Amino acid sequence: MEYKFREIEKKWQQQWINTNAYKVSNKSEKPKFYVLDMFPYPSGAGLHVGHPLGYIASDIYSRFKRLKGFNVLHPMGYDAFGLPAEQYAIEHGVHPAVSTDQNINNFRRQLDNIGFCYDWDREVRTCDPGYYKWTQWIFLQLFKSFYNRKANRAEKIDVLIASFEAEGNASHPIPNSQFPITSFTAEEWKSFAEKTQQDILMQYRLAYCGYGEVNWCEALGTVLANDEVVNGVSERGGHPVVKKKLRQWYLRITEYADRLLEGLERIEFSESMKEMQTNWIGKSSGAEIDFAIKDHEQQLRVYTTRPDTIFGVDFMVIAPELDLVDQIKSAEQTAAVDEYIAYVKSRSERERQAEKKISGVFTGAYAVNPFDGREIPIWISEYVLAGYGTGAIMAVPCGDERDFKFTQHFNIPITNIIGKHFNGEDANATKDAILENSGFLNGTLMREASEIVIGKLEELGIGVRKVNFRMRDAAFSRQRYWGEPFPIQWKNARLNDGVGQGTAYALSETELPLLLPEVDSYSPGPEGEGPLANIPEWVAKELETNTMPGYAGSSWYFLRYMDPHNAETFCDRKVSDYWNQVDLYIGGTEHAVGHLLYSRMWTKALYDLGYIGFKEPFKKLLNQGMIQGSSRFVYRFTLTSKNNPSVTLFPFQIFPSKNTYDNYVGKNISFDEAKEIFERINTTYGYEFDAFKDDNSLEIKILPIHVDVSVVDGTELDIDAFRKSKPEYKNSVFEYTDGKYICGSEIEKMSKRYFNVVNPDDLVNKYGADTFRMYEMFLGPVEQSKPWDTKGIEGVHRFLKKLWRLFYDEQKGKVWTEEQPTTEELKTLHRTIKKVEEDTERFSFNTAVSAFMIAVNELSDLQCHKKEILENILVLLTPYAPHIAEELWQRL
RNA sequence: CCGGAUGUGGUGAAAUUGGUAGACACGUCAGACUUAGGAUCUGAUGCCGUAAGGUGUGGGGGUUCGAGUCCCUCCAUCCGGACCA
Repeated sequence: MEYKFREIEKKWQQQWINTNAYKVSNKSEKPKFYVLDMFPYPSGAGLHVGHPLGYIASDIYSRFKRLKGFNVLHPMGYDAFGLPAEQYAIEHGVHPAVSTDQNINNFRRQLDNIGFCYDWDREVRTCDPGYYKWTQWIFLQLFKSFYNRKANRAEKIDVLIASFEAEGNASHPIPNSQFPITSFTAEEWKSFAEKTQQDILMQYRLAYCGYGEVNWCEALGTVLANDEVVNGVSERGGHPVVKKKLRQWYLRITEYADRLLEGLERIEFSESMKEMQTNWIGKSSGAEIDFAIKDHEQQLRVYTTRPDTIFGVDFMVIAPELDLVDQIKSAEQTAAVDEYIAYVKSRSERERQAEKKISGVFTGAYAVNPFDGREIPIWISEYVLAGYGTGAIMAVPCGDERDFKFTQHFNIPITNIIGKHFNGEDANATKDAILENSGFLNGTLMREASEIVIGKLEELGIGVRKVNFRMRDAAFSRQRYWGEPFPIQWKNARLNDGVGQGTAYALSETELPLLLPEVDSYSPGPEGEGPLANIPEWVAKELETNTMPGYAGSSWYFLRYMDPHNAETFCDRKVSDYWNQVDLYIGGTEHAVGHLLYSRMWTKALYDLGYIGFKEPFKKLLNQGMIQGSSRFVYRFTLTSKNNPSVTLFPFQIFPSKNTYDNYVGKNISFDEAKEIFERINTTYGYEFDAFKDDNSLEIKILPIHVDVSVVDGTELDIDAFRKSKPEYKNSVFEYTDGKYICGSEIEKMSKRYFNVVNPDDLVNKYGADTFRMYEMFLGPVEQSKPWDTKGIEGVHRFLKKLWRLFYDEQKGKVWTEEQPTTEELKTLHRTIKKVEEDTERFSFNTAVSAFMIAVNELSDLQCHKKEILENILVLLTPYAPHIAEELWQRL
C-alpha cells in the first residue's frame, strides 16, 4: 500500500470544510492566541513559491498552539483596493471589482491547495462595502478628533470646541505656524464666522485637509506618500515623481512621533525593523535660534542640533524656496539670486538627489551673531531643504562636512573653534573638543556647551530648545477611483478650490457606507482630481472626489477579523478586549515604514478615543525572508545593422556557449571572429553568413536572454522543450559543452518578466502539499532571504514516503503493531518531542523538520512499527504535514 | 557616507548556555536488488595526504584549560536610510 498523497490531501481538505474544522469562537475557556499573516494584495500574477513561506510558518505555529490548548485566531483576507487593479481597468476596460474578484478566487484556490487552517468565515476584503463602511467610520473619528498635547493623547474635537468657548485657544495653540490666525480669546472664537471656526478646527484635526507640496506622479495621475517614493520615482512602476501643490488630506501622524518611538521599546520587532522606523521618524533635538539681520526688520530663524558651535558660524544658508529670500536680497545680488532660484525650480527632485553639485548664491544680506556681533553672510543653496526645521541653517564649516565643502567651493574663510581636532582638510563633527575662539565658551567641553548656550538663548529670548522630526504628516488622499470614498461633503465652494474656500463636513455616520459609484472611465478628472470628479451626481452632491490610499484599509484589518460580521460597530469592545493584540504577526520587511507605522498610529488613536484597550497592534513581528528567483540565461548571437538596429538580419537562432559569451562580453565581435565561432558551432550556416562579409554597418554581439526556468534542469537546457517554448526558437542551434548546453544563472527577484517564477501549484501537484509545506520550512530559517531551488524537495518527499512505510509496506500492507516499545525507541520518541516542540516555539522550523527526519531514520533502522511510538510522532507532525498525519492517525 | 544584518563543505544548512564543528538534506562516488530505474536500500563523502598524520568556521590579533560562539581590527556580501543641519 503506497503513499497516495493526492487522494489523501483532497480527502482531508474536503473533510475540514465539511466539518468546519477551523472555525474559531470568540468565547472560550482556553487562553487566546492570535496569529496573523500580512494579508496579500490579490495581484493578477497569482502566488509564487515565495508568498506561502510566511503563511506556512504561521499555519504551523497556529496548529501547534491549538494542539497546546490555545484558542487560536488565524484569519486571512485580501488587501483589495489599490493601483494595479485600476491600471488594469484603464488598459483593459475591466471593472476593478471584477478583476479583483477573479484574482481573489485564484488566490483562494492556490491557498487551499496548501492546506491552511484559516477560519474563512472571518475573511475580510478591504473593497467590500461592509468592510470599508468601517474604514470610513474610523476616518470620521480621526476627522472628529484632535491631538491634545497637554494630555498627550487624541481627544474628541468637541472637547477642543468647549475649551475654545471657555478660554480661547490659550491652552491649545494652533499646531500650524503658517496659519494666519495664531491666537484668539473665547469672545473672538464666538464671534468668528462658521467658516472661520471650521478652518481653525481643520488645523487641529487628526485627519485634516491641507494645501501643500505633495509627491505628484503624473504617470499614475495621483499623489504618493513619502514611503511610496523611492529615489525620486514611484515605488510601483518606477515613474517620475515631482513636487506639486495640491489640496490633500493628511493624517497628523507627527503628533504620535514620540509615542511611536517609545512604543518600539515594548514590542518584539527585529533590531533592523526598529532601526528603520526610528530612522523614518528621525527625531533630533537641538535649538531654534533667531538671528538679527543687518538693516532689516526680519529675523533669521535657524534650526541646529549643535548650539555649542555658535561661535564657529561662518555663513548662513536658507532654502531658496523661502519667502524671506525676496525680502532680504540686496540690490546688487537680486539678479544672481533670481537666476539661482529659477535654476533650482528647473531641477527635479531626482536630479537633485542624483548629482549633488555644490551650488549657491550670496543674498547680499548679513545676519548678526548675538554673542559676538560678528556679521555673517547669508547664502541660499539647494542643499538646505525648505521642509525641514526652519528651512535655514547656521553653517559651521569646521564641524560639518557639507558646510566645509561649501566654503572650499566658494572660498569662505573658516573659523576654527575646535583647535587641533580640525586639520584644515576635513570637517570634524566631534563633540569631545574643548572650545576655542568661542567667547564665553572658551575652555568648555563641546558636549557640555550646548546646554549652556540654550540656557543663554532662552534667557535672552532669542532661542528655544526644539525637537524636530524628519517624519511628515502622512498624505492620505489619492486622485484615483479604486479606493474608499471619503465620507466628506464640501460646502459653499467648488470642490477643487483650495482650503480657505470651502468647508469640509463629515457625513452623518448613518449615511455610511458611502458607496463607491460606478464610473464610465477610470481616467483622471479635471485639474488633478480623481475619476470621481467626472461623475455629475457626485459633484452635485459636493462630495469629496479623492479616495483613500491603499494603507487605509490595511491600517485596522487585524481588528475586523475579531468581529467580522458586526453591523453595529467596527469591532465590539468586549471582543477586542478578549483577542487583544496580535501575538504573532508574520510578513515581509517591505512594510517597515508604511503599513506597520500607520497601523501602529491608528491603534494608538483608537486607544486614545477609547474604542480599543491596547496601544500597540502587534506584540511580536516575525519577518519572513524573501524568496528570490534563480534566473537562467541562454546566449544568443545577434546580428544587427547599424542603419536599422531593430531588424535582426539572421534568419535563425544561434546560441554560443556561456564560455564563448564570457570571452566577448560587452564587445563588438569582428566578422572573422564571428565566422570562427559560427563554424565551430555549425559549419552549414557559414556560407549564408558570408553574405554579410562586406556589410560595414554590421553589429555582431552575443547577448544573454532570460529563458524560462521550466525548460532548464539545474543549469542544463532541455533543448527539445526550449525549441518548443517559442516559435522563434524552433530551429535553434547550440554550441555544446560535453554534449550539453549549460545556461548562465543569476539571482533576481522572482518575477514574470525574468521567467524565473516557480508556481506552488506545480509542486503541490507533483509532490503533495505536505511535502511542499515541509520543504519550504526545510530551506532554512524563515527570516532569511534565499534563492529558490527545487532540487532538494525530493529529500523531503522521500522522508514522507519513509514515514508511510513505518505504517504500511507495499507488499505486506499494514505493518504497525501494538507491541510495547523498547527503551531505545522511547528515547528516540522523547528526544524528538522535546526538539520539535522547542524548535517550533522558537520559530526554528527548519531544524524541527530535520528532527522529524532523524526520528524516522532511527525508527526505520530499529524496524520500529509500534503504535504507541508512531501515534505520538503523528501528533507532533500534524502542524507540519496535517494531511498525512490526520490520515495515518485515522487508520491507527 | 551613515545605520542594521550576515560570513561555516561542491550546495541549502546545523551546532539553543564558550565544551566532539559540519547534524539533517541536496549533489557526487561506490555497491545491492532489478529486464529496466528518474523506485528502493547499503556504504563513503570538509580539505591536503596512499597512509600515519596534518589542517579547517572571511583575514589578522586577543581573552580562555577550551572560541564558529566573547573582545579588538580589517575585508566581503546583503538590506535599509541618505543633502534632515
